[in-house]
Amino acid sequence: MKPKLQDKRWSKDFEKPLYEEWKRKKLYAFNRKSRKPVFSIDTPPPYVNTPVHIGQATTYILMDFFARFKRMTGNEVLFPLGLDRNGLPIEMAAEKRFKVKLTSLPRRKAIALCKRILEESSMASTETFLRSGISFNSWVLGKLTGDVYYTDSPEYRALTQGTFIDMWKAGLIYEDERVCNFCPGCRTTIADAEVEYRNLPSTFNDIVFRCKETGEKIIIGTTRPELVCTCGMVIFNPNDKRYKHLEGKTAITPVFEKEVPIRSHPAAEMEKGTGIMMMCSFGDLTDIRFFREMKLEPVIAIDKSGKMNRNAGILRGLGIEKARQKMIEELKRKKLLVGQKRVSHRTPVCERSKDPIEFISMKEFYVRQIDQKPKMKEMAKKLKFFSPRSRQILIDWINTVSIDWPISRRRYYATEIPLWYCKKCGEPVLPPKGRYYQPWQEKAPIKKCPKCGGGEFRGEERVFDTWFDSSISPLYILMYDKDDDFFRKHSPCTLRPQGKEIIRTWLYYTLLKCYLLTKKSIFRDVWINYHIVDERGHKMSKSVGNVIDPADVIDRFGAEPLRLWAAIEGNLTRTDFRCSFERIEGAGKTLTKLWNVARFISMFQAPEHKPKLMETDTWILHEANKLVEFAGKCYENYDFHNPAVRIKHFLWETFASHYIELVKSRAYNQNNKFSRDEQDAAIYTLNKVLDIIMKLMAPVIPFITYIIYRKLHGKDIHFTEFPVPEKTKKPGFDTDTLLQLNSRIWKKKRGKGLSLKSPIKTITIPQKFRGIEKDFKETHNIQEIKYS
RNA sequence: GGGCCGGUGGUCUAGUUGGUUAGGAUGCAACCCUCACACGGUUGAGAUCGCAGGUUCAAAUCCUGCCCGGCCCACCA
Repeated sequence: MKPKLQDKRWSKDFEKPLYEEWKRKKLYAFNRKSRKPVFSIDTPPPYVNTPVHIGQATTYILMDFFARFKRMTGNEVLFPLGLDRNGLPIEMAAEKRFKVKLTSLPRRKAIALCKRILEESSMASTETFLRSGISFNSWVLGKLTGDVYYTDSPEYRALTQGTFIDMWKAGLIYEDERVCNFCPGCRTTIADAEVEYRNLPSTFNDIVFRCKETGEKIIIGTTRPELVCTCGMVIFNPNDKRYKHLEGKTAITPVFEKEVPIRSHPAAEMEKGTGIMMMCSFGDLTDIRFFREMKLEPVIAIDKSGKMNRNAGILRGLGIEKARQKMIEELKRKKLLVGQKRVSHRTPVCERSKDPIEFISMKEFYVRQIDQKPKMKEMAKKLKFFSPRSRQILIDWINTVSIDWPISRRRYYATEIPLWYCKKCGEPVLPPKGRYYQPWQEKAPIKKCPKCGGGEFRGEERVFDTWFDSSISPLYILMYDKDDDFFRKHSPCTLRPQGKEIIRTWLYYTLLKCYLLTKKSIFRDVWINYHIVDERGHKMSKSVGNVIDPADVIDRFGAEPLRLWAAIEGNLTRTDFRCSFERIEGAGKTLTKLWNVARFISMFQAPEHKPKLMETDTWILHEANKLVEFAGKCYENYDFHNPAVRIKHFLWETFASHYIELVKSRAYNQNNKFSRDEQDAAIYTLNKVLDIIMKLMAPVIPFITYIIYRKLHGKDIHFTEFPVPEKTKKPGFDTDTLLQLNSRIWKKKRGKGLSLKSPIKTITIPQKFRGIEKDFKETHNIQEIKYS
């Protein structure tokens, strides 16, 4: 008897022809004409120019489980691949690669360099997804539903601009001059969501102020001496007896000799520094609040280029660092610096460039988000979160939102703000929706200003925050503003899968913006993943050098062990998990097991009709059916972990070790001890259970299940129906007792050094096993069975 | 400082509506090439379930405090 599966084991080399075939035949393309319900997945577009990392690959693999499962349960799955090509990361890469500051180049030149970076960025990440067996709708850039899309394509940018135009008209956007987070490195305003904190070394300087009334010295500690020129007040804690007598008096700042009031205020802590502090505009966010609270007039000393301006007197024209040095020298010269101490200072930095941010007053566009906080919270509560506890991260963030969303940026490689201004009266002019505009190099869409009749216009030069682009991904994939019928029918998007670290950005902004535009929640489900960390539990990062490239893992072990590992290792919606090659490799053993079980079964010719089953057969079918029920329920809730663990266990410990052993002789039937029907019943059941296992596992391990199923049935398993629970007869015995009974007999024979085939004269077993007597007798070579 | 999460054999992990000899995987040791599979099988060693209290007939599981790790937020002259 020759098995239909000839190879002795599964090999990772079997994968390549398969994914190439799937890609070539466009098997998973989205069919717009399908009558099936649409299950849409708004996948996170990774940056094209950064290699995929193992955590990212793992999350796409998990999304692929969902997509494949949904396809097998009668859904038309919208699962497009998007690639993010906008914004600072691209510009940073260009600056690094060409060793230039883009801000010092003409705009066209800067954009050209970014384009070159994008051209050079290989399709390495896409290749990794392909090799991982991800069933994206398409692998080619296109305009059809489900095609690969770029966030910098004219279509995508046109939609971004279209949403701006709509929001502008709805009065949701306004321009205002106020203090913003400003990154001197990127030379642009950034949102609170783009700020992160770093511990940076800094120097704490004790400098001398003087009291005008008493002439006494006041020693004040500061890390920002260059801001003395903006000092608006000197404060100490109301309970601080040391300074009580200064209340209401006047301090004279060093070097600048400006008079400022001295007050008590709880913001000053007695234990910190000298207990008395200068309040400047603006060293950090508390300063901003303080100036507002005290109704002080801020002094702006840093300009848009990150340099000190004329308010800084002798420091004028210097960058922050240089200005600080110069100020310290000046203080030293005047003997007004009485102490210095190195400290580590938690500093707000730009999440992209890592430059310390400054607070500078600038005119920017804002999206009204403060008004929406109650609505956002309500939406957050209604969304289905997987796991539910991730909801809190979003709610916490909504609670901390304290200013409107600044959306304009002073950069180049991003979507342009579609506006022109009348040169005569300044009236802003909005173009009609429908195409992509570049106002800085394009003529205004109208000839005459509607307000003053002027004929000359200036194009807006600023661009959008990249989150203003990214926050429309579900609108884009659902053909918003392109095919209203499709959008209406298939919105909300079924699933947003994403990392926990971008809840405050991607998820929040998407919900906000889509709500502002459609007045509805754009998602039904939100699936939040934690992280894959390195073997020691540390976050992977380029600078630490512990990043694992999934391509290497696939080279070594293939995609299937990686995929199975991703399912078995843990529940990524609840906890981080560690990446270990050893364990990924270990997952491969289950593939071998499955392969060999299938290889064994493939030796027999499956019967054409369902034969009458014996009790051993109904028992295993009953067990398999429990698995079907469990898996189906869990998969619906995006839980592949628990079923995968259970299916794997069932495969090894129940099906292979016990059922197969029990019916082996019946399937071979070499001595014709069984009837043809009985033999067929075994073969039928072996095939049936194998099919169930394979279909349950097909979303997880698509390659091996595809090959086996095709060899056995000549069909593509991924286009078969996912098993549904069937009515099965409950066997007269329970599984554990049977397993124990078999094991005890095998153990006893081994203990006596006997072969497992050695005969047993008589044995007494419980009555309930009467139904499987024939198989049981053959398996253990028993001459006589007695029942108790 | 506030919040959230986690701390279970060497390693990773399940179990946390209180009652199991605390399950599995991996690793380790020993034996076995039994005709689907040595990427297999069998057996075995290995856990005071972070620490200290408390509630209870009974605690990995509930309560309190503490320690350690991670993440988020706020703040630091």
